[in-house]
Amino acid sequence: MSNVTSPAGYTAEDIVTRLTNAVHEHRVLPGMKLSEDEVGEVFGVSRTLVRQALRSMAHGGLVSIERNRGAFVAKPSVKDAREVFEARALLEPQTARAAAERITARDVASLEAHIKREHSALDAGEAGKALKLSGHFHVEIARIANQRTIEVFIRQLVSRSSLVIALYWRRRTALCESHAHHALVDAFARHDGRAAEELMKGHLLDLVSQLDLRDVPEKAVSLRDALTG
Amino acid sequence: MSNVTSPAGYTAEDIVTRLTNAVHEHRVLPGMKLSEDEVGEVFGVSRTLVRQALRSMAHGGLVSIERNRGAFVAKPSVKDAREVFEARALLEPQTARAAAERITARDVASLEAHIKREHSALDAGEAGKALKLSGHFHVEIARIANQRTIEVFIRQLVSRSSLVIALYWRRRTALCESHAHHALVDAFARHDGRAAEELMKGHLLDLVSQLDLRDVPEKAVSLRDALTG
DNA sequence: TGGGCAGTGATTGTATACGATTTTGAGGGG
DNA sequence: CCCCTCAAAATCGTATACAATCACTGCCCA
Repeated sequence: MSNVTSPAGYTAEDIVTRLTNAVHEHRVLPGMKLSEDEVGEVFGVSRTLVRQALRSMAHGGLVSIERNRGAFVAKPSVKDAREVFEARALLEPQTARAAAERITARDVASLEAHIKREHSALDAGEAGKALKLSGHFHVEIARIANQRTIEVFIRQLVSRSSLVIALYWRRRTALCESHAHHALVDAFARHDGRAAEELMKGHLLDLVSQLDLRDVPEKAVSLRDALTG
Repeated sequence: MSNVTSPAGYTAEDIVTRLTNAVHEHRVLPGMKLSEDEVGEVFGVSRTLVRQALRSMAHGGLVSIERNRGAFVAKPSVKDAREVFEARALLEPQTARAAAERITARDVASLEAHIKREHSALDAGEAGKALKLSGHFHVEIARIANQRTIEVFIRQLVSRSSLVIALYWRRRTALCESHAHHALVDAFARHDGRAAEELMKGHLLDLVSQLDLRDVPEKAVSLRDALTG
């Protein structure tokens, strides 16, 4: 069962994980082509598994597949970006409240450790990794709320948020959200559901306010995009 | 299955559509095995496309894939069922409100025609088709609200609701929801967002209240399920 | 000189083949 | 009579091969 398979090969899900991490850490950027042959060569597997992985990620909205043209890292439009955060605004505040009511001491410690890792990454200058962890914090809350269905949705939305941030973030400097996350954990520790709900609502509004979602033409990553987009 | 497959062939998405319809209309039931060879033979395509289709449906939660064992129509647990309706309760009321504020006369007419089709199906004794249409009504609202992201989520949730209904519905008699849908359309026509939101909230509670979600052991569709589930 | 057009290379779409895992059923032993 | 073991059959997992489509280059012609 423990598929350590270092020698032999990756499974499709491994590829999804690796690619997803790369996107979350902004090592591969929206619009980038994900050639089946190329990805397959990187991981040492045939195109069969790569195709599975890419289609899987397409369902999560992280890549977009164009028939006979291939897979690309998704490039959410301004409208997509707004929708993502509108959906998060519907799901996450109440989920945070539920989490506050159910959270255990162990979970609180886990979240604190999570924030610590965010800080470490930031201090180490690994902004991408910090961003990834920061997103996963939100997924953890859904897990703690014991809502698997919503957790999957939030995971998707956080994923796409990473793309949105890559495209529309205003400043290149740090995303000093750790303060907001700290405040949330405090509310959780007090089992203060209402506070958690309000904090999450404000946190999401904060995030959106730091985006530049004016209806300007999108940054083209290639000439093709400029002409066909 | 009357599958006189047109000459050329189906695409993977066609297969998804056909299978999904079959599930929504309760012609294939939770737990049923979906053998790759069998499905492929029915549609006249190779296993390649069938696998694509099944994996696609798995992402939507409509089928579950067990490694080396195959694909089965998903069989949501009681907890899954609760989660589905809790997620719907977070998403749909506000979406209904947004729809009420944006809806056009053409959309109103479309929804009314939709309800009419529901009635026709019921009158014709096609309960499955009526159920499918009834679910799609909720998806249409998200479309009218101009929220694609949420629309996809609601589509998934409605899908799974169909499975939940197949497993946990109390009475075998008609799902007389058309009244609730009528009231919603009325609110939409008046652009009364608050009323629409409240009606939707109540409608969802109504639906849940008609389910039997006590923590009884699930009906086993096979011996294996009884022993491994 | 600029645009249309055909040929060529590259990439994806689909089917088939082979290997791995699971399931099933029969036979022998307790 | 039940259970255990083992082999055969069925089913899924992955790789490879071939077909279809697209992108690009170079040529020809207006």
